[in-house]
Amino acid sequence: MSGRRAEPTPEQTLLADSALAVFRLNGQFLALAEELARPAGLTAAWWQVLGAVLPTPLPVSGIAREMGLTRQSVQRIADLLVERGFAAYRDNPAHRRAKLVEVIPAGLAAVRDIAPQQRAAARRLVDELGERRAREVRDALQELVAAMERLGDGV
Amino acid sequence: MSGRRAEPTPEQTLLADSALAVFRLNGQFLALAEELARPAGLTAAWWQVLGAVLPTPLPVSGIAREMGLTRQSVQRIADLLVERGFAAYRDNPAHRRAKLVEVIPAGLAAVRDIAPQQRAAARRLVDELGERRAREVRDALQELVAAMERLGDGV
DNA sequence: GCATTTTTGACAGCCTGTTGTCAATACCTT
DNA sequence: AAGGTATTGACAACAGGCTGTCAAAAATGC
Repeated sequence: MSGRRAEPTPEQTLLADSALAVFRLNGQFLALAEELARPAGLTAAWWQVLGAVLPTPLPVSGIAREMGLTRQSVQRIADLLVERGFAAYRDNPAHRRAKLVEVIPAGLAAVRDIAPQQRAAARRLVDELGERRAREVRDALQELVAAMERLGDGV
Repeated sequence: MSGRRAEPTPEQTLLADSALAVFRLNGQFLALAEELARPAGLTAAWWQVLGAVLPTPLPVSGIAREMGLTRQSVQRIADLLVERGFAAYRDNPAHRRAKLVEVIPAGLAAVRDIAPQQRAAARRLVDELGERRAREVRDALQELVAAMERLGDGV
């Protein structure tokens, strides 16, 4: 044996530090989203699902794929959104079972109510980092998502 | 009114894109951690808590602060770790109620069992991004954590 | 030194994600 | 056209985060 204490490799530390940062960021962004969404009567998850079908109606499984979640979680949120009158199921010409989730006026209004505070928060964050750096950080996040995806494919 | 469609500001889009990337990353890292921890009989959360007290025993509330979680969530995991024989509560000379969570041999062994696979995964991710870029991405994550923290303070 | 405030653990309940299973529907290959 | 495969929704169970509340212990301020 080489010693009592296993020395972590630099890569191992880098992965661990990145993972811890991501878990923290998840908590921070979630808290921010929750805070922004609450006044409009939404939760972060509801807002996110509404946002996904804002441009165009999608079936539950399609939303799940787009957001990288399981269809079951999205299904539960979608049912709630419909129940609370923020969205509606619409018949899907291409699939009898997979109805389309569509934002209806109340849902659109809720999302619009959030916008001003969202803009303000965005402004504050960008100011905190600087315009250029903020874009670089976003690019880094997206690059990491892509890299992790390629890793998963290999498995 | 200026138009039927509210145009999002560039900052707003940047924030939204970053948030979506973070939520995705959270899922990806969580899945990876779960996959690495399972063979050792741990979950991602258990592994994370064990990792926090590996260098030095801490009370539950201290672990929570260090990880940016609530003490209640950590408490539940800590109780499970003790129940399953991975950790133990030790009297805290500085506080009668706040016992210290300490890793015991079985917990140390579990963490050590994970290390080889963790090293391999770290190697693959770093190779995917390149050594230099991987460090830059980690730095960006940590910078964003700090920026979000400053934002929260302002509220 | 004592009263007030803060921290901490314990308990309960909720939200959102996961997996697993089943039947119905769509898709694909032959 | 038919049969096997993949996708989808429904339902159930579970994991891990959150908040809220209470009492005990510690820290603080006068």
